[in-house]
Amino acid sequence: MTRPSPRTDIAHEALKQAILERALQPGTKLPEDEIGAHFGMSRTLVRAVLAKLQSEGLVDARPKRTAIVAQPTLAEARDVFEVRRGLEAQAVDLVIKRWKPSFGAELEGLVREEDAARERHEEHVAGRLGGEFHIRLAKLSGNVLLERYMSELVTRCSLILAVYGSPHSHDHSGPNEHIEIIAALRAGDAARAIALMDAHMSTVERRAMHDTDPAGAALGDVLARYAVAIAGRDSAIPLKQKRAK
Amino acid sequence: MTRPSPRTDIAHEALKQAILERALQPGTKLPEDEIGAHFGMSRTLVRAVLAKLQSEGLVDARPKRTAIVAQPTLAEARDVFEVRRGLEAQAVDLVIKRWKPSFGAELEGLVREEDAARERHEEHVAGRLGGEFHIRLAKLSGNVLLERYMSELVTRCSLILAVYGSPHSHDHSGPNEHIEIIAALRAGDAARAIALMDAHMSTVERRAMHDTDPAGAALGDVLARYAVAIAGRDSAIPLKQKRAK
DNA sequence: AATACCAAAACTGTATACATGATTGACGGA
DNA sequence: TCCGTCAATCATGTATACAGTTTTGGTATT
Repeated sequence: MTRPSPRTDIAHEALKQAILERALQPGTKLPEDEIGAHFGMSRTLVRAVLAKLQSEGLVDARPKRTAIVAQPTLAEARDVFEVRRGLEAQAVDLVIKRWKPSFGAELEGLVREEDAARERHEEHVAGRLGGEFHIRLAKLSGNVLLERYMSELVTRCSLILAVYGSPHSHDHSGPNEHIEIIAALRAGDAARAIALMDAHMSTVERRAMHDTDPAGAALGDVLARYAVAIAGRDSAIPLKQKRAK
Repeated sequence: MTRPSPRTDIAHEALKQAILERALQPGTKLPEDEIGAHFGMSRTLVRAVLAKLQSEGLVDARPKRTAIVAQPTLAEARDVFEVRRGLEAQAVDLVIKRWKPSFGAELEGLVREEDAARERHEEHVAGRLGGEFHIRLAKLSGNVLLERYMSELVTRCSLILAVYGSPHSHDHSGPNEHIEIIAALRAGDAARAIALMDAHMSTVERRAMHDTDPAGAALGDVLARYAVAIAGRDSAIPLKQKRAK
């Protein structure tokens, strides 16, 4: 259609990173003009970028309104994690079926990179690599569509974690769990690998929704988003400059 | 972002239908001008429609080339069915967990509609309703994301069926299987429901890829697409008129 | 001090223009 | 007869213009 224009990709990637690293807080306005000016492209292209980000769940764009950084609700968060668990299990299953020795090394490489990044205190990088592990796993399943879906799910989980997670608890303690999963994969123990993966997802999910009362979801939803909105009210307004009074 | 303009939705739906009913054969060119002229809208909007169709896997759009109706490869078909099986199982599981008596009636209503359509020999309608059954099931799971993914998967399966399936074998014999699945859901028998669903998917999948030799996929892929291209070469060129010599 | 109203400003929706890259078909050479 | 070359045509990539809607901030009113 249009995608592989380098500028477009750059803008997309930049916005995605900025959102996931919480440099752009949920609710922040994303006016087409301003983004276009910043990346040196016209609104036409910005629109395409925003549309893609919207389809990935990182941006909310209602008609005739300025697009904003997505504010995932708890209900959405629950859905995302639920589907992700299912697809992770399927990925594990397929990877074991199509296992090759090189897979183990590949995954271990990622875990090592993540550890290294964490030691360098590059939390954002480590977080990204933590997600990358799961995307790579899906890729090794040999199913391109599964990889695409997993990629989208991991991204959305990252945003959820950024929004609802406790501030500095970025994914961490993950590495050990990843290592165990690799061991189970290598042993061809599908049941164990899936169980481990499920436990791992629980860890991540619990970290994400640390204060969720499953019963009062409806109200909880509102309050949680409200809290987010307040918190971001007059700190860091990176794109949309507040003009002088 | 842009979507809910009625014209845009109409064009999207029209093209989707036309593709799924094979009125637009795989490989048919879809020039922005012509589509725009037909629906009375500018290329700008057509572009958005084509981008969406591309993301749904119904259209192939490589840069600087005229978009064409997608020609799914056997590899893609395999991926789609594989993921779909996984998500169908998850949907069944969740629906049983959240079962309400009204669900049964709702699903049975769809099956009846499908039967009725088939008796009226409205095969396309019946086929659509057959797919609708699965989308509705996903919706009943209460997971919006799962519903979205299922919807996309059902659509893509329809195209695959249209491309690789034997001409007049539209989904049919499905109804009985759907009825059995409903019975298992109602009984709360997850294992049986999933087994039935899996068998059902096998039926559909077998009907779709009736002549697939799993070993020679690479070559088979090419030849199958070649056959498709030949078949559609000079019949029905609905959008792109062949100009007089 | 809070509220309702109104005009200016901020943005989006959509069409269109211009530049550039693909495709096609005719023509000429081997 | 078969290729290869080249220009005309077709169609996309991107920017921009203009119209219409939402948002905002100030002022008058209660």
